[in-house]
Amino acid sequence: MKLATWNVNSITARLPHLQRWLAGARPDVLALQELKCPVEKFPAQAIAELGYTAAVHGQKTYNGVALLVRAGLPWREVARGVPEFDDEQARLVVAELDEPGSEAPLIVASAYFPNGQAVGSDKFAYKLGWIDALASWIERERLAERPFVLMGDFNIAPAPEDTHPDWPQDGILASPPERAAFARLLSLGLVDAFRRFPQPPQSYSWWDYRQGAFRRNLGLRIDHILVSPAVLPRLRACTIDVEPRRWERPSDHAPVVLELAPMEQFNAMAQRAII
DNA sequence: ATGGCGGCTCGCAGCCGA
Repeated sequence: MKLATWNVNSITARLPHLQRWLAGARPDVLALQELKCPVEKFPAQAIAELGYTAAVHGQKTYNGVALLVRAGLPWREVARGVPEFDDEQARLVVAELDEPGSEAPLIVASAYFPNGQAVGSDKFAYKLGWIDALASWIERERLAERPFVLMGDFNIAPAPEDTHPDWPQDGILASPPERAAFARLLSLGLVDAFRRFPQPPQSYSWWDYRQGAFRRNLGLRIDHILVSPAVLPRLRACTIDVEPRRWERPSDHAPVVLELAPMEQFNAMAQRAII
């Protein structure tokens, strides 16, 4: 079982990259952010031809999220937008997957956290309010006590090692209130899958288009996959695939990929552990 | 300090992203 998240910065502009990357990586689930596309213009046909079905929460120009699910894997959409949070902006879509051999469904979410623009701005307040509503929903639904994977563009670099050395640690994407909001998600029991494995130093998932930031590796790690404890024993690897960032006319984000042991193998292991 | 790049739009300039 392979899951991934990718902020594509316009699904229309990035469709060739999406096709190329999906054909090579073949994840079972891909969470997309920044579609910048209303649902009616979502390229469902091209996605279907690649062997994927999709849950889409879109809007014109800005935001927009989707979950692509490999054809043959049964799923249903369970939320579009943060439940009980009044929001004009399309930033969350949630689905349940029925994995073969699994008793409980795997809940997967594609989230596009607000950017926040500048610390102290109106958009910053909206960002913190949005994350608060997300965390409250996770708490209410007790998602941390169920098999749950929250993936997306969090627009938060959780720790100093998640920013290049010159990035201001009190500025947007790294500020104490944003890191506290991220920490609240962890305090619910969710775990940053990337940090469960040894990683190369200065691993980032986003690089500014300007000033040759990618070439100089002046990036941030702001795209994340958080998993609930129920999923933890299945973790096999979590990596950032920087390859598509090298392609022509790339997204400014790279995909983050999570590999889980297949449920059958996990059941067999659990069986042996009991014996 | 600014803008730099790239995507978007009732588009040729301005907004937004991070």
